[in-house]
Amino acid sequence: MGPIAHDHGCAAGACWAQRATEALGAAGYRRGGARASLIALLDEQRCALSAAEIEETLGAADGGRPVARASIYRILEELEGLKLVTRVEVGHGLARFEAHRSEGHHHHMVCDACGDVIPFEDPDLERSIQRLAQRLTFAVAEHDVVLHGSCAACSA
Amino acid sequence: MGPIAHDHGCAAGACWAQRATEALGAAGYRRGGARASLIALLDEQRCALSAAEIEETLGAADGGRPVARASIYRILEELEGLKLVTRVEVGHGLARFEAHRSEGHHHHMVCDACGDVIPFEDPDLERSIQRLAQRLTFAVAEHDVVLHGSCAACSA
DNA sequence: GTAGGTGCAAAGCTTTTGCAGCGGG
DNA sequence: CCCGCTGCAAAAGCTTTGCACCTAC
Repeated sequence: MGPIAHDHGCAAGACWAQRATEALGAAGYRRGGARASLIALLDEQRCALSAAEIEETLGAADGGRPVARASIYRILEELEGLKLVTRVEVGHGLARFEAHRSEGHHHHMVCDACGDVIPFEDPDLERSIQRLAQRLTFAVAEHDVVLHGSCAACSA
Repeated sequence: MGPIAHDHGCAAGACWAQRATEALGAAGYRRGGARASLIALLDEQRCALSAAEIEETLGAADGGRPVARASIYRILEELEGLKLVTRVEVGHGLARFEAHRSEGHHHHMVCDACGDVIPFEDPDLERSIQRLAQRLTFAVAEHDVVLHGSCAACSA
């Protein structure tokens, strides 16, 4: 295990962006430019982005188009409701969002020194959580694991 | 495992409140009424409180005294820095705080329907995280596990 | 043409910061 | 008597909401 090398395995129609677009259509949403840009951006990310980063990146016009902050939050909320996007709370009132792909489920390490967010995956940990969930009377829909500490660079 | 029955095992001087007070003294802090009230309140809780809940409860004068919100946050920040208090991010910009006791380390389930927070502990999960931490180049100082879903009452 | 999507601006929320006064040591 | 702790009030930050306009269908 260790940091993920996701590499965006988007082979012909299997990519998350397409699934997301279809799911939105099925749910009765119309297509809109802002939404399409946001989905395209999320699809090409390897890890979670904050709302501010999304706004910034889309404004920089590298394949996207400027999208208002309000729209970003609204679209993310819709996507989260459809389980197409995962919200990651990284602390101090900051949330990050990322595409929820079927493969490559992972969690995050947050460097409290530089603020960097690093993804990792650990099947052993997932098994522990699943075993746990079965024993609970609580119905677990999502689970979030966040490791806080300092990254290799900041520890040096 | 399952929900914790912590029961506040505060036998003669072994309780968290005393450790906290001593640690503060050793760190060069003076004693203040607000801080003492806050520590006393945290000590008798079974699970994490939000800043608003703390302010409310202390204001209700059941053993405490009114403490300003600013003081609550400042004191919690000090305690967190001394690793006497753990901050739990439960989502949507809300943080909760609880006494960090040596025994009874646990995590939280958050009911997204009613907002209730329920503690649980799972040695198996802890082992997974510890094994994981050893394999990483990232220096893990804290870990947070939050299960989202709906509690028994809300699922019914 | 109509229902929904988007942008702009303003409000809401928790949390943080500044400053003056009280209180512990 | 001094330094730090407290409270009050204002500011900061992220997120949400209201409203008017535009667009997909």
